[in-house]
Amino acid sequence: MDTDEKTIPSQDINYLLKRGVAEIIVEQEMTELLRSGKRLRLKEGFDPSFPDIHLGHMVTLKKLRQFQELGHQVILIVGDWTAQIGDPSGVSTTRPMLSMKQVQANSETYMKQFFKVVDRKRTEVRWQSEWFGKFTLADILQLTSKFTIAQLMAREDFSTRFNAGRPIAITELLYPLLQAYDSVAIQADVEFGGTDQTFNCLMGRELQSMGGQTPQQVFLVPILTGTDGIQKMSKSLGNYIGITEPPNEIYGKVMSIPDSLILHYFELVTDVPDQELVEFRQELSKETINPMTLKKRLAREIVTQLYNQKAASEAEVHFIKVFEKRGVPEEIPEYRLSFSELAPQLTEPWNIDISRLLVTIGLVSSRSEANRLIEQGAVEINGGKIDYYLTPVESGSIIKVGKRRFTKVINTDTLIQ
RNA sequence: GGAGGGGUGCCGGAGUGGUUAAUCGGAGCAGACUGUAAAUCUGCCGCCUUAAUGGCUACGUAGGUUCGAAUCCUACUCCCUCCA
Repeated sequence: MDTDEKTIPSQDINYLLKRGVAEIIVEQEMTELLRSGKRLRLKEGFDPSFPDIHLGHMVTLKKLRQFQELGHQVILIVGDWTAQIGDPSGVSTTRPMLSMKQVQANSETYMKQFFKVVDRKRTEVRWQSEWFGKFTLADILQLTSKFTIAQLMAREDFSTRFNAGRPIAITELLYPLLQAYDSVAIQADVEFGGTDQTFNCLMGRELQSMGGQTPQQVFLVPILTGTDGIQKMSKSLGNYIGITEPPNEIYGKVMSIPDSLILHYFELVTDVPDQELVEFRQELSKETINPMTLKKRLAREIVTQLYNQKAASEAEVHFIKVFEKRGVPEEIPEYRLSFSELAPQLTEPWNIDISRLLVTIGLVSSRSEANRLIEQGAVEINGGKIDYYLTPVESGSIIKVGKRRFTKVINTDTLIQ
């Protein structure tokens, strides 16, 4: 190896290319590219229809960050054109065009989150409209003429749907082509994505080589399983952990994942060394450790990453207090209201209509739901279960619904008196 | 252009004149258990009102038939398949 090249310790490369990585196409070339000392252009795109980032996205973002720390450049592509199509999945078909304003706003939201992990200084933001905005029919014909239906049918999603007689919109077929063209437009060296992006990324390689560019490397990370332990993490499935959620939320949600996911999460979203992960695996299989203990560590690691160590410790204290010991959190949202308005009879002590109270303070969405919860013994006031719909409530009482919803109610009537 | 099939609650999917707010499964919520894990058991799972009761709105949309319709008729609309 030449000495004047920027040398990277081999263990670093190993960590970079192995930890939390599903597949690299072509791995050998990727390794050589890294050793060449070239400043790589790393492509990452996003759909401005869904501006929120969750832990599943973190896997890629962490990788981008690691590459940046070796001096490479991230090119973030705002998918303002592909967003109108929606990545083919059989569920999402063509979506209504977002207004320019909406795209702008969403992109800002996205980037705010994106740069919590990725280094802004080593990132170049590009919009698809820079190149697709001036596309003509001639350009489209030229682009589409380069591919065949057979090539597109190689994508499992397409062939499955085609064979099942389910519809495939023509625009959906275009999606991979547009994404591929992005790689050409920005001259990507490496494209990042989850394994579900394999096909699209490979199309990029095709198109690049047709145009005489060196085909990009494709860096694929595993898809993170959601908190339900079954489906991939996604906002629409509601099984996600958003990276901007408050520390207590994140900590709690991590604690709620199935045990079977512990190592999966450690590997993909933390930097806990591989050696330790091996130990964890052994301890878990030998049952020499309570999985919960490891999960707490996991939750701490994740909160620390997204906030800091202090926030992590506080979240843990909160968790133990509220959930393990079934206590009351330190900070409870307060709601000020007039008790007398919720009391059918205007006599002290106020016999409050509890279901109405719950709706008013926003703990439940309808009175019907409130009544159900009361019947099921899910409502407590100052630690005592409520089983009657009209109950006296004192100002400053803590209302608890279910396991984790708390609100302190303050009577504004007494404040006035 | 022709033929056929279909639009039911968050999702899947029954139901083809009345006891159907609508079988069942999944998701979700709550209770028990517990480690906010899994598994299990139980209950709930449109809205409003009530101590229990009751009322209103709902099965693509709009009308119609009927004592009574998600279920029958008409028009409209959307989706899918096949043939060309």
